[in-house]
Amino acid sequence: MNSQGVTPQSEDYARWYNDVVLKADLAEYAPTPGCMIIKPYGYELWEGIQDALNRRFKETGHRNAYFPLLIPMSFIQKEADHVEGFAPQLAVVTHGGGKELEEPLVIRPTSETIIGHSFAQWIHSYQDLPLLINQWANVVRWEMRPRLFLRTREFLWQEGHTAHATEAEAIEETMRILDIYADVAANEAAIPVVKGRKSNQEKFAGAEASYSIEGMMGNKWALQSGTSHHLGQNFAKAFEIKYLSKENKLEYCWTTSWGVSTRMVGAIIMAHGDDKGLRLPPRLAPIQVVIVAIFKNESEKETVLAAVHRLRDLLAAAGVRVHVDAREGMTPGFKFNDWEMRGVPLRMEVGPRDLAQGTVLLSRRDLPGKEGKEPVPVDGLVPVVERRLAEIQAGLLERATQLRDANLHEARSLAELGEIVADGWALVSHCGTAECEAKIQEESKASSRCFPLDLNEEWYPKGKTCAICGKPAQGLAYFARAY
RNA sequence: CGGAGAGUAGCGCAGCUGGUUAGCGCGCAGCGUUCGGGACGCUGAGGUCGCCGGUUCGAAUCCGGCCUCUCCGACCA
Repeated sequence: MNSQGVTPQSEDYARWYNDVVLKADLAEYAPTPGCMIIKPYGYELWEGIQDALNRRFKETGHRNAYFPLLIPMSFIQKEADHVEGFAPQLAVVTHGGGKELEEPLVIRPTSETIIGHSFAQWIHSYQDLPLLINQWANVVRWEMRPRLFLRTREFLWQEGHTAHATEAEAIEETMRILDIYADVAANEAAIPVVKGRKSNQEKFAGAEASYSIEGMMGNKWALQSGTSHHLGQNFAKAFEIKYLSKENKLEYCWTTSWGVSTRMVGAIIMAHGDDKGLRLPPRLAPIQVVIVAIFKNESEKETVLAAVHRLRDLLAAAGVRVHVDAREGMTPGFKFNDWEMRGVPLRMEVGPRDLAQGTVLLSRRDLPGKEGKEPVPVDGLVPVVERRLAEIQAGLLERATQLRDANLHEARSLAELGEIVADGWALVSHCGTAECEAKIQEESKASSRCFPLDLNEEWYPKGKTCAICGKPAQGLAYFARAY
């Protein structure tokens, strides 16, 4: 990373990503190994995601609650697959108050167990169902290879946990949440994700079925950006989550869990960013409009700043997130680059020249050079700004959708799959077995992303076989390089 | 945890076949000139040379161990 600009994507995509995170001031490395410090600008972006999700969760009847960070070791061990899946990643507290603990405490890698314990106490009757709980929390997983926002040992997320009377209701909930995730991705983050079912190998430890949203990043790699799990009665049985039915019969509940993490910030960076830095979707951008005040001397400064503050108040009153850059001692050109790095969707240049004409100069982050610039009369500015923000939001989604659709290709053999995943996603008729999946990964470095829901009307379609091994196909699956 | 690379000022780096007081560029502070696409001059602040140990009259420099970061694998939101 040089002092100005970032490593070009074409030169080294991974470096580009790191450069952008650091130079756009989203986060930095922490002194704690594998951990990151989320800086205010990055955290504000996360808050935007939180708001978008929270609103939808509450609209669908979920309530927020909070459970302990520390979980008794014995809890983790109650669900067999769950232990097996998470044991290697656990951070364990063995001492407290200067003494060795009777029972080690696990720092939660996820909270199915401790929440399941509470659910067992909270639920007695069918009238207590469905129970729809979400928590905003940090979790710890001892990852081997951390990457800013994409995989850190501690990360922030929301984890929803619900209990239902019937399997059908639990599945409905799992899908409802998957739809919410896809909606937030597309309509807030401007990332057109693929909704699909995870293979048996990729599913959550302890789930009956896992579903995910998969986004395509700028380098055509896939990023799992949210997951929704149908847990069947696995955790209900492990934690005795039972209810009395109308018929006075004691039944196990059906539960779900689902999560979106700060990884979504990484998705936004990689789905939209370019060689000038971040490009933020207006709906999530902490700053939607930055006003760069341009002046040469004291008298110009006075008139320009007065006008700038008036414009700021006007936009703020209309609900636009606006920031004034009146820093002195740096040239406008420097500031332009600076705000472009930070991905602010709209820049407004206001100087003596504009004021004389009764206009301001709007510049769009998503359109390069002159194409994205237009003088706009101060009268009637607000509706134009609102329209441009909406256009940028739509434009980013449109561009990301084109990128995705142009890079989805059907593969009829392992060789074809290998060629496709070098620069795209391969759709393949697939058996879904561990052996076949491992073989594909070995040959192509691509992993099974999901069986897309919209392309799999039925599972195990008659007569269809796996394009790789010839066994009966479970359905059509996407394979791609992934983070 | 396997393979590769790297840790010297906030960032990017030089110095490394041992030898005064550890440099350069950017950034930072002050002053002045600038200001519509990454300005310039002067002055200045800023360092346990990743950590521990060893060799030596003397270690950023040589040796050993450890830690951390980046990239590629295995693992994952």
